[in-house]
Amino acid sequence: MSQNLVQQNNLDDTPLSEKAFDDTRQRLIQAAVSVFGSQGFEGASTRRIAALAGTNISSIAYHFGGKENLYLAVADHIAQEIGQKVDGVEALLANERERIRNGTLPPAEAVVLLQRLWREWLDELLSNKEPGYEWTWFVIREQANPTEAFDRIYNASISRFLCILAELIGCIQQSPAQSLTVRLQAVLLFGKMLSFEREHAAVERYLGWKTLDETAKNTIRAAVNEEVARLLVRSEETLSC
Amino acid sequence: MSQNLVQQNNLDDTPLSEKAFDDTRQRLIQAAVSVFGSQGFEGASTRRIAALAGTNISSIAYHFGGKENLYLAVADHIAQEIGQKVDGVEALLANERERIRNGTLPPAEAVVLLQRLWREWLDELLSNKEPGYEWTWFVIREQANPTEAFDRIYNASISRFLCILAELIGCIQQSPAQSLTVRLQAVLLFGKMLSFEREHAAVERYLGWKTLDETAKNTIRAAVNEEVARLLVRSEETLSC
DNA sequence: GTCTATAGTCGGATAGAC
DNA sequence: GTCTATCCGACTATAGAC
Repeated sequence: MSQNLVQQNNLDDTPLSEKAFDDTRQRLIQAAVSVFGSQGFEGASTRRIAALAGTNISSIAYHFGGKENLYLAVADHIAQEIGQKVDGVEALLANERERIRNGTLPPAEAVVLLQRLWREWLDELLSNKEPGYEWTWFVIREQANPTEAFDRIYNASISRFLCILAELIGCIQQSPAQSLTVRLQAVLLFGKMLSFEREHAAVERYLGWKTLDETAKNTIRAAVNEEVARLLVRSEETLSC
Repeated sequence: MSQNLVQQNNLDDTPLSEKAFDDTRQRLIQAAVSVFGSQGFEGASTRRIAALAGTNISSIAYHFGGKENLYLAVADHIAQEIGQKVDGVEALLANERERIRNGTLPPAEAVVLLQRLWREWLDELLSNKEPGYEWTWFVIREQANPTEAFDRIYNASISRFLCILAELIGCIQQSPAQSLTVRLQAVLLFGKMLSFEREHAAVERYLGWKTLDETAKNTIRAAVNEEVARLLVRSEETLSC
């Protein structure tokens, strides 16, 4: 579809305010993340998105050229957002970058790094009262039912993240980061990180948590830490067939 | 909504064939599982469902009273299906029922049971070329965005399953099945079991699997077995803050 | 740039023939 | 019980006023 007027710079903090043209644009994307995330592409209506953004339906056509392109613009926006997250992770790991890549980082240290990494991720998810983290829903939907949007997000950011996870797991398990088992575990780990979002409903019903209070959050944090620590266990074969 | 003509017996193998009246009904439900699962409630159109079922749109109104009630009927159908699965699991565990409930089953044995349980679940998911297991998508969607359908499925079957999982994990970790950590792990474990379905897209892209061949399946099976075996590790605290 | 008005499409429900 | 025909509402997109 006509892609000409879609891609543009949207640095988060535009130092030049008063510029109304991509202010509306930002509000539309913001609203679209939320509505597309909760309703899916078909379920979301441009009317709703425009209303939430406090603007008119036709501005969607003006700024993006239609619902479909708005959807893709949202994907690019999310890709950027995850990309910044991954940048943060890389900064966190900067000191050990070489040893991680070589696989010479001792397992115990790698575990601590991975725990810290996940801990930060988790804390952001757990505090998602306000907008900004509804993108997880969008990603989850795309993961289940991939469209071009998934490819954009995946290629731009998730792939990088998975590489880092694989390298860390490789250090922990003393296996090459390229090995199939390690990479599979990286994908599954990423899936788990997203799952906390998706599984709220089940968790609430089964554990009787209306909302996540501090006790609940600490229980989850502890479970996550254990999960990571367990990666240290590398049983050669665990037969059961 | 008018619920009068919805609930009815639909034992899977109706010994009396030739009865066309709930044959159409079955085909409609079958088709609806597939279309609702892949498209979501809003995305699914009754026209499509009817076409896939090889019948007419208006038969949906006739048999179920509308799209919404068809959706709920699908939920009940899925609840029954999972319920049968759980029956199977309980049969599998029948011999050790008492020891599991008491928590006196030795961890190593509990691990083997849980591995076998998951293995069977997994093999069904991994062989889902044909219809019948598209219900996982339906459940995943409902888990992410719960409606009344989720409550029906949850109350009728998932809750039972989670109890069993919690009891087994309790045995493995020598903790009471009612403890918060154990129950949380049970929920997360169930989430992982469903996730294999959802994460196909990501797995395919990252691991370069177009489709799951035998190598891929064995890698996944091994990863799952390890995952279960790791539950044995019960580190008191794995500090990282 | 943002709005109103409207065209054109599609989906769910229903009436009525058979 | 199943089909055809039709109504009505909701949606996307677009033209044009300002």
